Parts: sequence; C-alpha cells; structure tokens
Amino acid sequence: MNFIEELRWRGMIHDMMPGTEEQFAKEKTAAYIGFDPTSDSLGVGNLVQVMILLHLQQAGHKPFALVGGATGMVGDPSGKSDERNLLDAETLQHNQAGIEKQLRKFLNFDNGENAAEMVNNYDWFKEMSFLDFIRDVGKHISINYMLAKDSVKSRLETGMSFTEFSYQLVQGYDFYWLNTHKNCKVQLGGSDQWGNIVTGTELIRRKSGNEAYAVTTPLIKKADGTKFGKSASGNIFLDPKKTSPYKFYQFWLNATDEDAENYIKIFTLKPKTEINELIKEHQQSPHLRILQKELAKDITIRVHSVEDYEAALNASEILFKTGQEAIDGLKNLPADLFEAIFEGVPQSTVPKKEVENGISIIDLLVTTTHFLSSNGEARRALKENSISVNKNKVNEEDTITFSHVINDSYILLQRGKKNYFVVKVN
RNA sequence: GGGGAAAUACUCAAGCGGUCAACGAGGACAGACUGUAAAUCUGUUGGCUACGCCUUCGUAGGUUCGAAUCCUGCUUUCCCCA
Repeated sequence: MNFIEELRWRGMIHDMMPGTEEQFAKEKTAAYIGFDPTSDSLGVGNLVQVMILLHLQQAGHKPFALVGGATGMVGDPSGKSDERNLLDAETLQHNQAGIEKQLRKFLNFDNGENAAEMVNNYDWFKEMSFLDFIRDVGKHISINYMLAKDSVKSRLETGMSFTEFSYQLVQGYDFYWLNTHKNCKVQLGGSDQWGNIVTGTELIRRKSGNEAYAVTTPLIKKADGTKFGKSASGNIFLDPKKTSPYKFYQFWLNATDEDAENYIKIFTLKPKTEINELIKEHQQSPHLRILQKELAKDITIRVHSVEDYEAALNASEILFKTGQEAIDGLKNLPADLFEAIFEGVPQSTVPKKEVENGISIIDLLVTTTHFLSSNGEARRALKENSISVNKNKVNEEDTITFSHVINDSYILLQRGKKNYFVVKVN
C-alpha cells in the first residue's frame, strides 16, 4: 500500500494538492513537517504529525522534521484569535531541545537512503538580514495574496501585529529553503496549516519554478466535538515528567468507543486487517473494551516503554477493581510494587502519630493532604457519597485511624471512580 | 481629538436601591444505570468554627439605615464621528 492510500484509509487526509499522489508514486520523495517549540514537550495532538512522518518513512520516502527555532520566535496566527506572546530565546532553546529529543524516539535517523533528518529553521534565518528577506522573499508574494488567508482575514477586525502577519512568509521560506537545499517537495501538516503551506508552494513556484505539494491532516476532535488531547488536569504530554505514564495510559483507555475506533487508526501502526478485526471484536463484546485497551497499550509502549505500560496496566487493574477483591488486591500488594504502581498518582505524607490519634475524614481530605481544596468541597463530596477510603465508601462522621493503614504504610483515597490519592504514613 | 455604550462567578448571560452568594444556559464534578463507553435521570458548583457569619458583581472613593444596582475619579474594552 502506498503512502497516500495508507493515510487515506486511516482517515488522516484532510486536503491534498493536485499531483501530490502522483509525486509520491513516481519516486522516493522528501517531505517535511514543522513543529513549533511552544512547549518543551510534544502533546498527544502533535502525535498525529509524528505518525504521518512515520508512515512516510515506512513507505520508503524521506522525512524531515523541522523544529521551528525561527518561526517560534514569530508566532503562528493560524487558529489564534489573539496576538501571541513572544517566547524568550532561552525558553525557545530549551523547548527545541525537548522536542528534538522526543522526535528522535519515533523516527529512524539512521537507515541510509530514507533516514529521517532533523532541521531547524533558525539555522537559515539567523544569518538573514531583514532587507534580504523583504527583497528576496517578500517581493514574490503580494499583500493581497497574504490578506486573503483565513489566518489573516479572521484577524483583520481584532487586529494583528506585522510580526504575525509576516509569519506565513517565514514559514513559506522554510519550504523554499528545504526545496532548494534538500530537494524536499512536500509539506505535511495539520489542516490549519494549509494557508501557510500554500504560501510556501507559491513561493517555490515563483522563485525557482519548481513544483511543490501539500497534504494536510484533519483536526482531531472527540466525538462530542470538544478538543482532543486535553484532560481535566490539562494537556496530555509525551514527557513522562509532565504526564505520568499511568495518566497517559488512562487517557487513551478512557476514550469513547467512537473515538477509539478513529484513534486506533491514526495513532497506531497496526495494519488494516488487524484493526478491522479489533473493531469487530469490540462491537461484539463492547464491555471488554478491547479497542481502548489495545490502543492504550500500543501507544504507551511506543511513547514510553513496555515497563511503563505494564506498571500502568497493573495500577489500573488494581485501582479499578471493585468490592472485596479490590481490597484484598490492595492488601496483598508488596510495598515496592505499590511504589511503582502509584508513581504518578498524587500523594502526600502524614506522620504515623497523627494517624494513630485518629483524623477526621474531612481533615484528612483537606488539611493534611490537600486532596480537596476546602472543607466545603469535602462535605459536599461526602454528601454525594463519592469519597472512598481503601475502596470503601465513607461518610462525614468517619474517623481515620491506624486500622485503615494498609501494609503499615499507606491509605488510598478516592473521589469518584477515577481520582485517586495516596497518603503515605511514616 | 469629539460623542456614546459596557465591565457580574470557569464561560456566556440575567439582575438596575432592600427578599442577592446573585435567575438561566453551557461547562465541570459527583450519584444512579453501565463497560473506567455513550445516552438518560438526579445532585453539586465562593469561604467558614455553618438554621448563623465572612468575602465577592473592573478599580478607588461617595450618597444611603441599606448598593451588583445611584453619584464621582481611574483603568480597560467596544461603537460612532473627525
């Protein structure tokens, strides 16, 4: 199956320039995607772009991953309703390094002919003077053309700085540069990048007369129309320090049936037959959550490691069991395994003395652990019957004593089904 | 530069002298039902030493027994005219 066909059945194509498919069919083709260093870690949203590059490489083409050291200094107005704050050079540097490191994990940079390559547009912009830029680049693209872009048009009312206005030219020049120096003929990206990409192909056509192509991916949304890649506690990042592997695993496991079907196509490399098989199995017995489990497993292993996956799976199984079985499971857990499992679950430490004296449940939830932020919230939660201690529901009058401490060292608090908190006693 | 309008909790949005911790909607969280799904129903959504008290309606003052509501200065935003 060729590159474009692969993307197509996975639902990863939003738009494509005429001739793109032929270009990929004709020869080994180089293509690039840019990553903005707005954070020091990629989020799951960026994972779509990473997967595209992976498919590209697997189809025998050559991927370029561009880190936007220069474009990051300008700020892409696409999809933004407000002017962005500029990041300082130090932050950008730090972010670039983080992103580069993550990209290296996914792509093969060392397989000869179609090895992936990492480039940073700062390298070709740092030497360029403003005058050079407006003479060599600006001269080829008309204001009228730039104004017609959605990213600009939508901001004409509310205002936009010259800096952001010029963004499309800067990105356009990237494409031109890669085209002339690296023979890169295609730019890939999210659908919000279409305007910027087309400015690039236009620039290439006018400056060097070459043909250049574009493929964009659809913006991933959840079935209910909300943004993908966020959880209650914020963005889901690939960096385990920002999003623990446990949380990361849970994020995928919590996908709705509908979403899971889409995600497994987009975020895993599993072949079509296997995916169809999984979907069928899932539909036959949806309560087994096969899709979600496979999805979460595959991605967690690829982004983190097999060990991280196993730990997350282990933790999930123990945390989500119910009844006596769950309590026994907790009690039988050796201390070291416990540590590993609950890494990533919020926790705090309480002196043994205090527990021996007995703590009211409200004090425990709020004052000693800060699991909940106010007594009022704690009372509310208790009234809602949503608080459990070691998997047992508790009410407002309950007092926590040493008899609640499991294995001499911890207490497991829970709000609702999915929010856990570990109290360590020592 | 001149004139007008507006700023309310996570967001939108009521309220225009007491009955306002502030209608309503969305969101979020929780409970029931389930499959850690969806849909649905229900509850909660400022704080506290809690049938009471305290702090909140851009900001600083003022009028009043009493203000989110009236007045004044300031800040910000939007609109109209130049």
